[in-house]
Amino acid sequence: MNLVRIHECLCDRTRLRVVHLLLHGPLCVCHIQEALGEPQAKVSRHLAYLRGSGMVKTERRGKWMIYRLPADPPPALGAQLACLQDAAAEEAVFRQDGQRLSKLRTKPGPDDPSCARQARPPRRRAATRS
Amino acid sequence: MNLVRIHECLCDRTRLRVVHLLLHGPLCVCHIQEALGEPQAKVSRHLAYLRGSGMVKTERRGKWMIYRLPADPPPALGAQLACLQDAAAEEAVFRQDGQRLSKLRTKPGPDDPSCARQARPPRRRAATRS
DNA sequence: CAGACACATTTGTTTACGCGTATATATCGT
DNA sequence: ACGATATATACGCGTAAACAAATGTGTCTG
Repeated sequence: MNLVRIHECLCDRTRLRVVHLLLHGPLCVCHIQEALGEPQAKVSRHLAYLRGSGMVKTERRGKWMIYRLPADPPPALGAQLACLQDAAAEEAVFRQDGQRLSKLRTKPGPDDPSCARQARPPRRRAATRS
Repeated sequence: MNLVRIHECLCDRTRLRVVHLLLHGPLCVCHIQEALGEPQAKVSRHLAYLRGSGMVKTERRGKWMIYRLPADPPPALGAQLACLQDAAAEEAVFRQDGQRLSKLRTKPGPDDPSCARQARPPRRRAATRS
């Protein structure tokens, strides 16, 4: 996890938004997805990127995959995250993401929000020719 | 100069090294070039990138072009640069760049180091056929 | 076991990036 | 005006990144 790697993680708008969200605490993919309003595949790809770079850790929790920032990050990363924390407050996108996240957190009852995902379109079987 | 832009500037190894050097103060291109040991065109291209992003300012000083970090950077950038200052101390590349820079600063006498550049190879005129 | 849900990965395509090489531009000294 | 120095830019190329769409995988529920 060197400096270049850190900045590579943060130089994409989607990834930057994801990391910023994770500053609020661990999240499952569907919450991230809804807070960002981005398609599932896109979010998942960027999460994979972040995981591969050691920027985030994962833990399976039943059906859900929980993403979190490393509990005890190396100093360079820690400083960077603190810096992001501050700087993000000044751009509207991040504030909005935070607000959408808050609403998600308050909406469902106990723990299983069932996440209100949209169903997948029916799988088209191979060339159903008449 | 938003957050994404800042990180785009820093997500390349060469640019990161350049910005780190500029934390030591304003520099002409040839000093940057020598401290990094990178080819001229490469350095120049990355400097153009940084200038286009508002990450550095330029000022012509006779034959030389002086690059500097903005005197009064916006808060997000200021914080980022401070963060870089600290983090760079932990990676060997940056320490070495700093050392090479120090040697350059002490070497020449007053102001015009004449920069010890290598001459360009003789320009080959169009098809000198005998 | 089937089906729904949550998430990951593959595929194909497009675009952006970084590089070396070569050349252009600007400034200065003579 | 000429040549040297200092820096910038254009060109062509290879590669990596980002995306949408489709499909795969793991887990839970009935």
